[in-house]
Amino acid sequence: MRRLDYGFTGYQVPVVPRASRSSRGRGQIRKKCEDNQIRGFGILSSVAGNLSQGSESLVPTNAACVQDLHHIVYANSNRERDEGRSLKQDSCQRGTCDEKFFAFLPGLQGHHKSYKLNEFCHGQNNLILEVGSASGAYDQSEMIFFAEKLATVNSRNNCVSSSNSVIGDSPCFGEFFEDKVGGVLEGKLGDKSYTSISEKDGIIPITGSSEDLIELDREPHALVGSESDVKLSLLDCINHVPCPKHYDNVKVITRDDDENSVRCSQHSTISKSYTPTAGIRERTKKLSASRNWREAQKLKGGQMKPMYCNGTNRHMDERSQNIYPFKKRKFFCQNPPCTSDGGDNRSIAIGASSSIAGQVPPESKGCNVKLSIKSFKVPELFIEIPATATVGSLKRTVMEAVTAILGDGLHVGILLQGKKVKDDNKTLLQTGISQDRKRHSLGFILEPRHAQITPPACTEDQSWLPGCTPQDLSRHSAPLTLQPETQAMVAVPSIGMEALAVVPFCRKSNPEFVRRRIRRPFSASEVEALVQAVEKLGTGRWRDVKLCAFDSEKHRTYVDLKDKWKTLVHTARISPQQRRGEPVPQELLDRVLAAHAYWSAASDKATG
DNA sequence: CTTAGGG
DNA sequence: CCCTAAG
Repeated sequence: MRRLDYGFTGYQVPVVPRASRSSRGRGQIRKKCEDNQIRGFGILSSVAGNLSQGSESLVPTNAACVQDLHHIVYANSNRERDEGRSLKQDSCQRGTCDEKFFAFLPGLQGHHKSYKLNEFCHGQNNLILEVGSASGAYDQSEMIFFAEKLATVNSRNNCVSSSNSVIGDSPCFGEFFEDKVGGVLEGKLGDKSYTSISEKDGIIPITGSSEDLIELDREPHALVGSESDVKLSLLDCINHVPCPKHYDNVKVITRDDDENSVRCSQHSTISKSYTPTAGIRERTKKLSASRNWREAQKLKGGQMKPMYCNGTNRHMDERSQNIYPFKKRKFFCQNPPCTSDGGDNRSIAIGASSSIAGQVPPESKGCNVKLSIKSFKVPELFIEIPATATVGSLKRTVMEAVTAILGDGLHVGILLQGKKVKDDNKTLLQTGISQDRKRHSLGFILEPRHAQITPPACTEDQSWLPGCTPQDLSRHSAPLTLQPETQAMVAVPSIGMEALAVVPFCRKSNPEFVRRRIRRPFSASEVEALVQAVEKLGTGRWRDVKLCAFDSEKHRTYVDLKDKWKTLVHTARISPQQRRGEPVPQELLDRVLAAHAYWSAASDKATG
């Protein structure tokens, strides 16, 4: 003991006995669901498989079916066609690129094959979705889905996301493209490298990642090389419309709430885990909407239940008070109620729609069903953002909202003339998808996978959209629907759509994501308070420390305090030259060491 | 929920 | 800061 005059009455064995843990009870253990990330794809895979099965009953295809992609694509509505072309050719020049879906569904005759999702990725530029067959016997009927999704992206990141592999997360992925499919690709995209590689190696690596979707402003980096050239080739195929210009319209920059901390970009660090969403946790950026939402939580007081729905726990609630950048969540099946700001923020409701074009060429009667999916429809996308927010922040907010939806938990729904096609076992013929006269009414929709999702709690508080009931909200997306036929999709009632209607990071719609709290360095006064409290209470009563010294600082949890103490001890032990960040007064560090030594000794004495 | 520690 | 096993 170096000294005893620490400015308090001396170290003592804790006076206040702690309640036994058993008396405090235990909550349920959170359960993680590792494979959640791919759940969204599972349905799609099954859909693809069913579509393919359906094709088995179809008449052999006409080779012409696959010859002219451009004949297939955009052959639906005028609006879609024109827009599609203009997008393909012009969008990059205006600073956007087409985000594309590809789904190849080779159908077979007389061969029962299992189709597996080959790729599903959404990088900043590409949302690629391919379903291939492991079989080399393709007699007939390729079903080609070509979807394009317009997204504003930064072209510099073309292919950069290639290294992030969805396959790596699940054995369910990583199937083979074989010659037939490759031929299809070649025929459409004219990319030799892709074809040859697909034939030779048979494996199409996953490309893209969620994190890249968010962090758009970084330069391409070495990641690209790690997954071989195949991805690049594939991307080259997909992005055969070059985007040569520099786009920064979706640049995402982070600024911490805390005045003490400003982060502008993070170009260097790459998440060690390349699941598509893991990087989000590490590197995605907090947006103003989320901040406002969080603050609204705080301000609402008793009106809203705490995030974790436990009114008895004040400390866990604190965590929810903070602002979270997106991060990967290991699928806690919690559905914290989302809320919206009742304050003076003006809200902007954005109905994000998409349209799907489908066509059955007459010459392929009963054979191939070729669909061009201009874009998946996202049922609802409502953004809440202060009226004072900048356009840039709006873009970022929308981007993040979209990312939140795309990141996980999606399910592809089929809409035929506005009605959901629920029976996955029906063939396309039986369903009517293959019938020419109905081609205009086929739609695909992305929905949350968790159909059991209950309507968001914040539904009760949608005053931020004056005069709008949730039903009204649904209508808002209709005017933005590109194609008249697809408006029917908007009207399709869906619980999932309800859930998506509150994208302001209502994690219901995307339980994969939580937001990492922003970093808030401890101030000197906080350190002082912490040291003082620990001197008094010891190093094993962090809840008491919290109550004693940080009760009013809702963003400091007892875990935070414990962590801070840990770092303080570490800081005190290393040389001043090694210390980083805001320097802590040596006097405090000395007290830290002294208190730490004292309470460690006390602990040892009690234990041994 | 809290603690305690590793990441 | 996050995550989580233990208590």
